[in-house]
Amino acid sequence: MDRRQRKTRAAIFSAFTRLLEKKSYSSLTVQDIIDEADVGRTTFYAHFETKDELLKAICSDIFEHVFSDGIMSEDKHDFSEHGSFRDRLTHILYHLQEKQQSIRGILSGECGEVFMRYFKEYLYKIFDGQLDDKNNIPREYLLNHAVGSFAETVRWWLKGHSDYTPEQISEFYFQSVIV
Amino acid sequence: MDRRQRKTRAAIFSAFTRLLEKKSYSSLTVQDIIDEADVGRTTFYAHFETKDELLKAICSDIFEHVFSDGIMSEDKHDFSEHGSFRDRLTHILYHLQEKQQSIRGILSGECGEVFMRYFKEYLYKIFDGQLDDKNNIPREYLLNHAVGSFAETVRWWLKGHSDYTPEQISEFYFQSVIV
DNA sequence: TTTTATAGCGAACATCTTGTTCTGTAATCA
DNA sequence: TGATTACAGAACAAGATGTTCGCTATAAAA
Repeated sequence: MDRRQRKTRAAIFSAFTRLLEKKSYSSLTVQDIIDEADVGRTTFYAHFETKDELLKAICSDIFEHVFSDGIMSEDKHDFSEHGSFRDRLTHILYHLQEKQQSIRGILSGECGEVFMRYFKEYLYKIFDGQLDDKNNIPREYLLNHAVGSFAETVRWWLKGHSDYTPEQISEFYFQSVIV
Repeated sequence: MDRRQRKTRAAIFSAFTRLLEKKSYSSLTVQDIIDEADVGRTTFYAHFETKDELLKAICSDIFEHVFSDGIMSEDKHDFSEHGSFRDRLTHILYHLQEKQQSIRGILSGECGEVFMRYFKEYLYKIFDGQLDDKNNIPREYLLNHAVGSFAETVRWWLKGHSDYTPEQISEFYFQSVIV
């Protein structure tokens, strides 16, 4: 990738997350973004088809970081790199914490929905092999419940309660839900 | 309220929910809505300032129905009308089921976020008096967890798994979460 | 029923946003 | 150095927004 492209992309990403802390996603125009990023109109559209695509690109960027390493392993008893399932979730929380600056703006507003949907897709893969069968509760329900409440926990944590440590958060989570 | 106003409002509501099953909220224009509802442009803006306000109005409408009666009582041991806490949640699920037609479109898409936020605000009030203190888990966390996972449960139920009965859903819920 | 008030219609409008196209310039990579 | 490609800037049409106007039709009050 050309250095100019990398710079432009970074400038747009940065401008976008900065703007999201001041204005709502829907009221944000492409004009606002290119003004803040100080790039030409043509340049923006050379990189992203629409504002929505830009949002998706940023989310992909974040999750590529958060779910890097061998974190996606589905083996229930794979203690090789990240230890237990709980350790793996804690590890994810650490990665989210690092990206908190970018995430906070995205999370507060309508576009939080997009972020959460992406996030849950990744979580589904991670949780899938981890659930024990419970009598009379459909596996599908359990999976949705575990993923949904973990995602909501993260949202709660990152917007307003980030004084808790990743370890504390996963402690709370595992005490509140039947996994 | 004038009968003409009621009719117009209903026509717009109906058109809006119908359109949301076909197109995404963000790609939906005021023009689309007034075409589908067959009302004049002026009329739309006489009723709603923006598309967002329309969405909020519909949500208010729905929740006014869902949380009607004495359902909002905060008394933990108020068995007067709806029985136990669990019965009260089941009752809410019944009301949601009745409005399912309108809700489904709203829930699938970006505007699901708006619906869920509203929904959770109501749920907070209902759950607030119901939680027992758990050692080492902040009450704030517990509340967010219980509300978040119930809301996610409802979303899961209404879009794609509505073959389960309200009783079954609250059964699943109470078996999965520590309330 | 008649009167009065007001909701709705349709057209026109200025304004803003979008997404595209063009030409010239400057940075990058080989 | 030379070929390539990203970017800037301006201009553009198409479409959406939100408001204004005068006129009609409907509803509520007398």
